This record gives sequence, structure tokens and C-alpha cells, in this order.
Amino acid sequence: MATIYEVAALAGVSPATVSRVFNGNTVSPEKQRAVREAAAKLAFTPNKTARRLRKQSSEVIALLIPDIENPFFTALARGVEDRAQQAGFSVVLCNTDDDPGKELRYLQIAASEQMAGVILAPASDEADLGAIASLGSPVVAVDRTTPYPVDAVKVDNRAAGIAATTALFDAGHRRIACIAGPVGIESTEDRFLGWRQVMTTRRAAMPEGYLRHANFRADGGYAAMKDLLALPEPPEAVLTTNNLMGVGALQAVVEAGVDPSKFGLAVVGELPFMFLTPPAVVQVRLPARHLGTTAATMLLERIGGDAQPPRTVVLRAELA
Amino acid sequence: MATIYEVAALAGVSPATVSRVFNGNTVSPEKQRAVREAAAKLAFTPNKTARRLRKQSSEVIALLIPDIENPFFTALARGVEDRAQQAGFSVVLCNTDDDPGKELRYLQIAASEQMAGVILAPASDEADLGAIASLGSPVVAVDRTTPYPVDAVKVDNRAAGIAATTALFDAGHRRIACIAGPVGIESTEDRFLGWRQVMTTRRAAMPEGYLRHANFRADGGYAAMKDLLALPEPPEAVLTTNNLMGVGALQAVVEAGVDPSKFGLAVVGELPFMFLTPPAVVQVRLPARHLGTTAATMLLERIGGDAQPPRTVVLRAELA
DNA sequence: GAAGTCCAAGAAATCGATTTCGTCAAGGTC
DNA sequence: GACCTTGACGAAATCGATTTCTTGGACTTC
Repeated sequence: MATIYEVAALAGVSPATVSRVFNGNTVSPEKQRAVREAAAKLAFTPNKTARRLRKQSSEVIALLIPDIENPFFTALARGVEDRAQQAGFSVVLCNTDDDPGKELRYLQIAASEQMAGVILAPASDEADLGAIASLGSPVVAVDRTTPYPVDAVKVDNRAAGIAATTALFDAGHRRIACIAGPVGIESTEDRFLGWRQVMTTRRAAMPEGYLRHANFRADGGYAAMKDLLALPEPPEAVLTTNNLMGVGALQAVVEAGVDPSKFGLAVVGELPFMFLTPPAVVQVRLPARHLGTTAATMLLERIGGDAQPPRTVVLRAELA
Repeated sequence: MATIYEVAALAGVSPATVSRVFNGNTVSPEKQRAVREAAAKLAFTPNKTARRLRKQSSEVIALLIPDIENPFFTALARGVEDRAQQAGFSVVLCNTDDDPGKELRYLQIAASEQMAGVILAPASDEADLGAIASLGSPVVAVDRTTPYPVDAVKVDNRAAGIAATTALFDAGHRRIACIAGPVGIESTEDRFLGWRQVMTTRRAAMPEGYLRHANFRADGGYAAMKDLLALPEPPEAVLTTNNLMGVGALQAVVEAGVDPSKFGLAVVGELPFMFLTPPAVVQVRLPARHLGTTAATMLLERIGGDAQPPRTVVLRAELA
């Protein structure tokens, strides 16, 4: 790795001039040419670390997501990456596993690595954005909001829950259960509230046990669905508040010998890679990628110096 | 962000001593305590950038994969992350989209960011590892190998292809087509060779058009399968050389009104989130996560100074 | 033609850590 | 007691860029 000094020596100028050439400052055409030639000859790439130390900032943004194996989040990540790439930024992907400890560690890393900004799907309400915020690094919350006054991009989750539940109603189902995510995670909580609202409005019965809190993965949905099917009066239809629980629930239905195209299953999110989706499955498509591009755009605006008060953008999900 | 100088001032010692406290050098117990107290009071976190500039290395490893939305690669990424995490390293995930240009850019970034090492699923044979290698940063190729003399972890792809094809034979199929990935990608090429070997050994007919090269995604598999089914003499069974093409192929089968549990479909890899897999689908499970942990382990050994000649570890895939 | 303005470009400071080097005192050896 | 070793620790160099400060020359302006 050639340094700026070697380039300067070869080009017969000072290091400062070399720096100026690459940072768009006033340098005479001849010296400019000399520097570029020397740089090319030495295959010079500026040392990002040194630059970062001096500039106290970098062209890297951190993206903290809870589960890299969830297609919803990878689609979101793609959106972030596409947008960042365009702007010449790199994205560092971090897996928090919905563990506040891991999340905190990554936030500290982001701070001590002088990252330009952070996009975060908060694992918990207590996500400590204090450290990173006090650094002046912008933060955008995505998918879920936080108590901190930062930009946020989310989905109208309650509307999504309402749409999904209503679709089940319209298909003729009445005894509709809900498999919700862990308590305290805003996004699925809101979807569950949508379900409850529809159920209440329509005066549908919500027997004890028709609401299940499961972990976010396929196995959680699977177990919850098994439980539901084992009830004395099992539901005719079920809403799961995220994609992977939907996968698990569908499997449980099939394994129980119930015809999945008769049973009413609604999922907020998409059943990933499920082209074979039984027609009866209702899916509310979440704009995952769009969530990512929007968040990235907002973050880049902040990085660019935009100082307006925090905004929250709410995207709408649509029935697929 | 407090600096080492502020800590030193508060503790009444020199910056060098503060550094020594955090890097395990000889410091008297009293000063040690004083420094730790001061550091705690100021919430001191060492500036990674400065440290990296000085040490010319960091505790970050780069992982370059072709497609973050492919569950095979996310599982692999998880493996890498778990292992890295244990060793106190962070992982930076980069999406190459199988684009040599993007790949090259990321490799340069890895170099200019002083990353401790790189794990790479090469997009092409020409992946220029020269720059990064000349830096002395270790590189481990994963899933695919490269002409450069670096460590590699791969799957016995030919055996996987053989196992899958043989299983189709054993199920009574004879007219077996193959949907292979793009030409030039070693992993799927080898799987295709396994298919051809079985077909040849068993003297099965391989009519013109029974070998398709498709893009790696579900849509590629879908289109290829459509083509195959439209042949004058369509195959009775098909092998796809990766997971996503299998998803697409399965969809095409179903859409064509063919009963997927009659048709013979074999996939090298797992049909992601496909719990509803028709019984006839043969899957050769690839040890994706294990690939990741193994690669990370090897990389960490190299980072630790291991200088033995390059090794290639071949993992075995098993019929699921 | 003297004074003021402007601009290219080098010298040197700077970012915040780590590390080398040197100093000084304590302890050991003959 | 003279000499050597050892260990703690501060001063200063170092990593490689950016940026401020400074200088000297060209160009205006009156």
C-alpha cells in the first residue's frame, strides 16, 4: 500500500498537494497530472483509517437488524445497501438477535469506529442511543420506533393487522385466533391490536387462549399453532403477525392433516419462497425493501447536515 | 468521547500508562486502579480508528457473499459471525451480487480499512486477491475456490450432485434433466458434473436440451423448468444445482398442473422455508453454517499467525 | 510603482491511539 | 561500595491522512 508521501515524492510535490488533488482543492493542472500519474503508477489508495481519524467521520453506515436469516430483514438490508451504494457509502450489517446486550455492543462499535450513521431496528425500547446520539451521528429507527427523538420509518402495522383480519372475515371465518410475537415488540404488537380491533368491532368471540405470544421464528409459530389446534374449540382461522411464524403455522396445519386451503391463515408479511402458497392464505405484503431505501435516504440527508426536527415516515402495507 | 489524554490527566499518569493498562502491560496496582476509575468516570472507549492506524490492523473481518437474500449464504454468514464473535471480532457483510466489479471494490475497501482478514465466496475466477494478499491479510475462500493459493472451505459438490441424481434414479426416474447455474461458477459446475457422471455411468439418455444453464435465482429455475416441460419429450425428473433454482422449478411444476409428488425433483441445497415439501423432492443438505464456522476458524488461525501452506477443507453434504 | 489581493503550494499541526526509547530508582551480586 | 539487572513509567515518535498556517509570487488598482 503506497502512502501519500510516496506519491508526493514521486510526483515531486508535497503530501498536502496530493491530498488536495484527491479532495477537489485548487491545484494547478500540471501538478494535478503529475500527482495522478504517480498515484496510478503506485496503485495508491488513500488509507481510510488515517482519513477517518483526521476527519472524525467515515463513509460507512451501520445497519443493525435482529435476524439476518429473516427474509424481511434481508430485503430491508438490500434497500439500505442499494441506496447507500449510490451515495458512495458502505454498509456494515450487524445481527443483534434481538438481544439488547448485543445491540448495545454494536452501537458502541459504531460510535468508536466513527461510522457516519446508524440505521437500527431496535431490539428493545431501551436501546441506548445516548452514546451514539451524543456523538452527533445521526440515527434512523426502522420497522420499530424508539423513545429517543430520532427519525423513524415504519409500517402502518395496525392497518396491516386490520386488513389481514378483515380479509379472513370476508372469507367467511369467524373464530379467528392470533399468533403474535413476543410482548414488547412494537411492530407485532400493533398488528395484534389491529386484529383485536376488528374482532371487537365485529363482535366476534375471542375465547381464552385465542391469543398466543410466540417467539418470532418458524418454530414459535409452529408450536403456537399446535396449541391452538389442540384447543377444545379450535379456531377456523389464524392471523400470524410476522412472516416466519406464518411459515411455522402453515406447517402445523398441514401436519395436523387439515387442508390448508380450507383453513383460514393470514400472515402479516410474505411467506418467503412460498410460491406454492395455498390460495386461502392471506398475505399483507410489507414494503421491506422500500423501508430500507427510505431509511437510508433519510440517514443520508442527516449525514449531509439536514437538521430539521425528527420525522416519522409511515409506509402502508398492501394486501397481496 | 473521552480520549486517552483526558483519562491520563484525570488519573494523574501519562497517556502511555493508560494504554498499558488496557493492553495488559506492566503497570503498578495503584496506577492501574487510578486509571480504571478515571476511565469509568469518563466512560472512556478507546478510539478504534486511532488504534487501527497505529497497529495497522483491526478486529474486523470482511465477509463477501454473492447474495444476501439466499438463505444458504445467510446461514453461512451466521456461522462466520458466531465464530468471529467468540473471538472478539466483528464481521462486516458485503453483498457482491456476483459482480466482479463490486467484489473488487469491496476487496479494496477491506484492504484500505485494514481489516484483519477476508472470507470470500468468489464471484469469479478472476477475483483479484493480489491487493489484499500483498498486504499480508489472510484470505479464506468459501463455497468456491480460486486460483490464488489461499485457504479454502468447500463442499464436495460432485458427490452432492451424484447423490441427488442417484436418488432420482433409485426412485425409478430415467429421463432426468439438469438445471445448472451460470457457466463458470465452480460449485454448481461440479454438481452438474456429478449429474453427468451418473447419467453416463447408468447409460441414461441425455437428449439435447436436458441441460439448462440458468441464473442462480428462483426466476432462473422457474424459466428453465418451463422450457423443459415444453420440450417434445419432457423429463420425468429434474436436478437443480442450487436451492433457489429449486424453488423456481417447483413452482413451475405446480403451475403446469403436474403433481409435484409424482414428478422427480432433486435439489442440491435446501428448499428454504419449505416445510410443505412434497415427499418426492430430494434434497441434499449443504452444511452452510458449518462452512461458515470452519472458514472463520481457519481465518482466525491465520490472523493468529499460523503460516502453514494453504489448506483446502472439503465438507460432505448429506442426503436429507 | 507602492500597496493590496489572490492563489498555489509547502511546512507543520492535528486526529488518538500504540510503542520505542530513555530515565530513574530499587534490588541483587561479588 | 561499585556495578549490573530489572521494572515502572514518562517523553516523544509513529501510523497516514487532512487542514491550518505561512510564504512567495503574480496580478490589480490607484
